[in-house]
Amino acid sequence: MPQPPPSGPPPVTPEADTDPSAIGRRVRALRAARGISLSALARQAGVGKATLSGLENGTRNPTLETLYAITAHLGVPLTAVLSGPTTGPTVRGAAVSATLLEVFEDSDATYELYRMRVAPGPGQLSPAHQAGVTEHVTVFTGVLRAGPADEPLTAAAGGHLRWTSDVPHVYAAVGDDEVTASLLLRYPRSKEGHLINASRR
Amino acid sequence: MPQPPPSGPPPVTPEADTDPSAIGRRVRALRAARGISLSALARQAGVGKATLSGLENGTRNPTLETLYAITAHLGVPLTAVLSGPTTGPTVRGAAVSATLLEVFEDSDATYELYRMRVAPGPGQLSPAHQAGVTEHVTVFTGVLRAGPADEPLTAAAGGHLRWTSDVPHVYAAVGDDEVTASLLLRYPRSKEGHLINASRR
DNA sequence: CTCGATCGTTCCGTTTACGGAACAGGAATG
DNA sequence: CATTCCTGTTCCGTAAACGGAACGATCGAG
Repeated sequence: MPQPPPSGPPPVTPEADTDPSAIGRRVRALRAARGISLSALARQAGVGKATLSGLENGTRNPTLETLYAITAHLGVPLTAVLSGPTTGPTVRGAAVSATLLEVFEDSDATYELYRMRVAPGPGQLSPAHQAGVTEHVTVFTGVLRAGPADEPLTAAAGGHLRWTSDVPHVYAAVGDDEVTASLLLRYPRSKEGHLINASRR
Repeated sequence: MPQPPPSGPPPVTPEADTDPSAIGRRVRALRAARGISLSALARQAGVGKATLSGLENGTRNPTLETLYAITAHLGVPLTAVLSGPTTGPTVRGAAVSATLLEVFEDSDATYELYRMRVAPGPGQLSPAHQAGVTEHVTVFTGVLRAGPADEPLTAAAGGHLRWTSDVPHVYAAVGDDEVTASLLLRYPRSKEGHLINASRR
């Protein structure tokens, strides 16, 4: 399974460049593609020409606000100038590879939605997560056996599995076909609610 | 400070936020999900505690470098803390908005994975799809009533619904909270072949 | 209770990203 | 030719993001 989150060494996304010069090149390319001058874009986006020039040349480490003002005016999402379009770390294990599609948080929990593939073969064992974490899997293709190591569940295409993953758990493809599925990890909000310190100050 | 986008008024993405407080909340949620303290994350990511504290509280406008150092150590892409990696097409109805995250094809069916939001209120009725289409919903937050119009099902956070949507079906949030969920549509490869039989393949 | 460790916030000096202005080069106009 | 407008870069004072240190609060151990 993905060992993305929990405590880790550098789980690391090798790619994901925030390399300023790469970002600068993309911004410049986008601007050139639209035939807008640096001066014009700076003026319209409400940033200084010096800022935009430095950004495009990679000699600055822009602020989110600045970068957003520019990309918004280019009509592209911020992600368009951050590493490739294929942003999103893919974590791999012996049998499982998972790509983080989206992170979602609300008042009760944080959710991470992955696209998961399980290769046929011996399967993979993942260590326990912290208490209260639950996993939800919807199988698209193939047959998946997954769940607590001592009591795995099985689902075929269209099926759905759910378990509490605070114990070691397994993923394995049943049969010779690769399994594709969506994986939703739910991390309950840390119970120690000293967030209540909302006392104004 | 730059005003976001005077141009292309984004009709959608009501919260195309680089809103610093929203980013701060997401970072804090991700950190909490991993059970790491602010001090520890700051130390590991090589940023000052003051920086991380201010970032999480929305009182700072971080540079890319800072934000990347933090998200990298959380094991998530930068996009995870920005409003959305989801630049995909969004479909809207009276109560439901859904963003297409990914499309999968295999020999038996085509799958479309959506992130769905259902606003509180009267709900929404959708017409029947073609024969054999099934819908799978995993609820993240709120309580959802959905399914065939004459026989809807109900699920709360963490719950899962599945039905065959070749009849008119409904979506409605139960209670006053917006529902967020993932929606998987499965379109079986047309057996009735009113298009397919044109040429075998 | 006292002590020590760690939590998250706030204070503060340093660094740097910011926008405005000044600058050199190029293209179009008279 | 000079003039004018534009381009993109560089200079510079100001605002603010940065990391380190100090702070009060909280928790666990003795």
